[in-house]
Amino acid sequence: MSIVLYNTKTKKKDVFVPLIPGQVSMYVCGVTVYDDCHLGHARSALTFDMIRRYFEFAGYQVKYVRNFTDIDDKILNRAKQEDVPWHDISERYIQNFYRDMGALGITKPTAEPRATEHMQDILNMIEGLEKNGIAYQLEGDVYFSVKKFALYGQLSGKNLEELQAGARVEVDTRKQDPMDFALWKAAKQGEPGWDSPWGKGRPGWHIECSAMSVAELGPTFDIHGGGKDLIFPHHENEIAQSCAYTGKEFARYWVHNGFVTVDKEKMSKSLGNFFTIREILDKSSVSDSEAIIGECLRYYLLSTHYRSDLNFSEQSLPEAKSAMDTIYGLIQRLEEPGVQEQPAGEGDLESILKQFSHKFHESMDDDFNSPKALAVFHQLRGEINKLLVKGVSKETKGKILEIFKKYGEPLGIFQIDLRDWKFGIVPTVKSTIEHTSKVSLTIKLVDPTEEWIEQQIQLRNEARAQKDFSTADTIRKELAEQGIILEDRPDGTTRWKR
RNA sequence: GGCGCCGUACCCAAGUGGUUAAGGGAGCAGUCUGCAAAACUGCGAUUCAGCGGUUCGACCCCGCUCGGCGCCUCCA
Repeated sequence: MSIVLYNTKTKKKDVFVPLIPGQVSMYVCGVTVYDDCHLGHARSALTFDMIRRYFEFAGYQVKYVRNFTDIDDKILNRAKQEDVPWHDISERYIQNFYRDMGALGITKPTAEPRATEHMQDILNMIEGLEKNGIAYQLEGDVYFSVKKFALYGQLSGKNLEELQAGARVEVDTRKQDPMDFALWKAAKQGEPGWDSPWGKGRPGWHIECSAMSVAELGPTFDIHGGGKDLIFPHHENEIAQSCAYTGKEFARYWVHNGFVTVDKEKMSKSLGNFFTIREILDKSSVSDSEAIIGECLRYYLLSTHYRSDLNFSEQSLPEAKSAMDTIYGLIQRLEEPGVQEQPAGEGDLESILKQFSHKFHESMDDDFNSPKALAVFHQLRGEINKLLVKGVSKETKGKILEIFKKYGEPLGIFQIDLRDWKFGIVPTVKSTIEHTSKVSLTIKLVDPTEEWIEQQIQLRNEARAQKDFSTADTIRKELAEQGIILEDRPDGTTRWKR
C-alpha cells in the first residue's frame, strides 16, 4: 500500500513517491529559541514525529532534519532584557526544548542544525544569489528581489499585486520593492555579527532554512514541513531562495499542520492565550507521572487530524486520560496470569488482528489519519475484551499485548510500563480567565507502597469472607482516597490499580 | 481589501455521490456484583449551520446567506 499525503503545493492529496526508493528525506522548521515552547510548538513537533515514525513503521529509512533558529532579533531582545550573552538564551531554551519534547516522547531528528553552525553555507547561498542578480546589497543589508523570481506566490496562492495592495507594513523606502525580504542584516551597534562580503551582520530568518536544508539534504528533497502559519512568507521565501540558487526543484511535498487554539483563537505569545508544556507538566506532583501526562497530551493531540485546528480546553486532557485508561485497563488484564482460563474465545483472533492491522494501515496511509487510527484501536479493545470474557490462554494474551505495543509505537502511545501507569489520576487544566495563560492543573496523588496495598486488600477480603461488608467498604474507601481503585473478580480475588 | 479554512449528537471528533453517518468523553438502562468498579449488551444525530441548484440520488459537488477562524507583520 502506498502512502498518500496532502501537499500544500498541489492543494490535493498526492501519492508519496520518494526521490530515492525506500528513503524519505524531510526538513521541518523548528523553533526560535527565545522562550519555552507551548502546545502549538509541541503540535508541530509531534505531527512530524508521527509522520517520521509511521514512515519508519512502513519500512522507510527516514532522514529527518529539524533546525534551531539560534540567532534572531527575539533572542537578542531577550538577552538584552536579562542582561546576559545572547547565546546563553539560545542554549537555555534549546535545553528546555529537549526536556519538553522528551516528556512528549518525541524522538530526536537525525540532524538538528543550528543557524550559527551553518554560517558558511548561508554566506555561500547569499553570494550565489547576488551573483545571479536576484539579490542586491543596501548599506550592509542584502535583499532578495521578489520580482525576479517568477514563481513567487505559487505555494501560498498569493500574487504580488494583491500583496502590495494589502500591505500594512511600514515600507522601507530604500528597498526596490516593498515585498523584498532580507537575506542578510547588517549588525547594529553592540549586536553580534559575522564577517561577510557586506560587512559584519547576521542572516535573515528565511535564508537559514534554505541553507540548512540544502546543506543537509541536497537541493531537492522529499518533504518540507511546518505550521501552516509558515506558508507565507517563510516557505514561499525559502522556495524562492533555494530554487534561485540551485536552479533545481526544492521540496517535493509541502506538509503543514493546523493550529492549537484556545477559545477558537490561535494560541500565541502575543494573545497571551498559550499553555507551555512546562507549566502543564510542572503541576504534576509525582515525578514519574510526567510520562503519563506526556502520553495523554500526545493522545489528545493525535485525536484530531494534523491539518485541522484543535481547540484546547479544560476537558481535553481528562478525556484523553479516560480513553487511554480503557486501553491500559485491557493491558492490565492481558498481563495478569489469569485464573484457570480455558482458551474458549480464540477462534476469531486471527481475523480480528488481521482486520485491525489492515484498518490501521488504511487509516495512516491516508494522510496520516491518526484519529481514525485511534478509533481502530478502540474497536480492537472491544473485540479483545469480549474474547477475554470467554477466556484466553496466556500465550495468546502475550501475543495481543505485543500488537498493542507494536502498533502504538508509530503513534507513540501505549508504551508506558503498566506498573507506571496510574488509573487514579485525572489531569485537569483550568483556564480561569479568557486569553490568559492562567493554568491550574491539579493531580491528586499519593504513593502508598504495594505491600501495604496488598495487605489492605487481604484484610478487606477476609472481612468480605465473613460478610463484614461495612469493614470491607471502609477499607475500599480509604484506598480510594489514596488513589487506589479496587475491582473484585468473580473468583473472590481482587485487582487493584492506581 | 486580497487569499484561504472551518461549522457533523450534550462535548471532542472521523467520514463517504447511494453505508447501519466511525471512535472517544459524559449520560441513561440492563447483565454481572454483597454493594461497587471493570467488562459486556442496549439506548442516544431519520440527520450532517441555513437556503437554493446540479444529480436517478448530496452531509459529501456548485452558488448564496449566517456564524467562527487563519494568512497577507514575527509566529508551529
